[in-house]
Amino acid sequence: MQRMTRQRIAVTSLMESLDDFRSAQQLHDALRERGENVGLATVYRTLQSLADAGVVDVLRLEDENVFRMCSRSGHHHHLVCRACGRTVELTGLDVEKWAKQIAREHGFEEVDHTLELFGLCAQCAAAPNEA
Amino acid sequence: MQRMTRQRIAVTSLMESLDDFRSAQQLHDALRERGENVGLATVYRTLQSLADAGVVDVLRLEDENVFRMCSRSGHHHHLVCRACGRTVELTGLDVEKWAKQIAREHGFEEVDHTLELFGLCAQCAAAPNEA
DNA sequence: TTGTGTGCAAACAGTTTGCATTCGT
DNA sequence: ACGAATGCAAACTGTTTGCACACAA
Repeated sequence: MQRMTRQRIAVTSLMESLDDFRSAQQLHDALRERGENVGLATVYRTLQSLADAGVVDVLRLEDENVFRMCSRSGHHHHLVCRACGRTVELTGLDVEKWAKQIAREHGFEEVDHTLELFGLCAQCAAAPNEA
Repeated sequence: MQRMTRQRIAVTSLMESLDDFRSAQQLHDALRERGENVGLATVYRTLQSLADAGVVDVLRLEDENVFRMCSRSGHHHHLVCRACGRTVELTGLDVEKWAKQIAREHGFEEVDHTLELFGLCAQCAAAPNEA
């Protein structure tokens, strides 16, 4: 129940060649440059299904969502460079336990949380105006 | 440079009477019910300026932003009930220090972060289908 | 008076969706 | 052949903005 269409392959393959977060529109443009014509709506639909399947990670930015192939299975967090987008997947953080603890103290259950770190990576901090 | 107009007073006063997060549109409706006619655009503009001033807190939800008067000055986090919106302001979390530490380990600087906890408050967990 | 604040409606951006068509299986 | 996937364009949603007018200072 998941057909391997030209478009789906193109999107997946593109994502695998990238290692930082990109918006649906950026991916759409990148595909066009590669000569692969895929409708924007299809890019959205594909990303959606990949995200649902847990194959890609979604980062909700201020005004748009960005996506990235993720290797880690399960819950994890990110450290993202706000200049170049370089991303580090953080693991082994005991945020879950800690969050559950705090929540319980306030009588809350079924705790969930969002946590993302943003900053300037060494490279961008050193050369503010380069790629 | 910050005029006290009827509208600004209405919005501020309304916010002060509430203790959980509301969207701009909800606030707009509430004002109308109170008989206070304030344009939606004005509500947005007012919330914007209050947020800039650090008087209200903004919580970026999936699809919309919600606002709330905040007493705490400075950076803090929230524990929000996803059923009723009840909110607890968390303080004394050493997230900042911790985040900076993690980031530094990866060569990142000027670290910033987002962290919010969501769950079901005692009341909502007990009575799933009430107010 | 003066220019910030307001209201309205139009503009916007990102995302979603309806529907006829294409194409994997 | 059958129904899921696509493309296009139109619809949607929350939010922003241009502009003429109102009003706090």
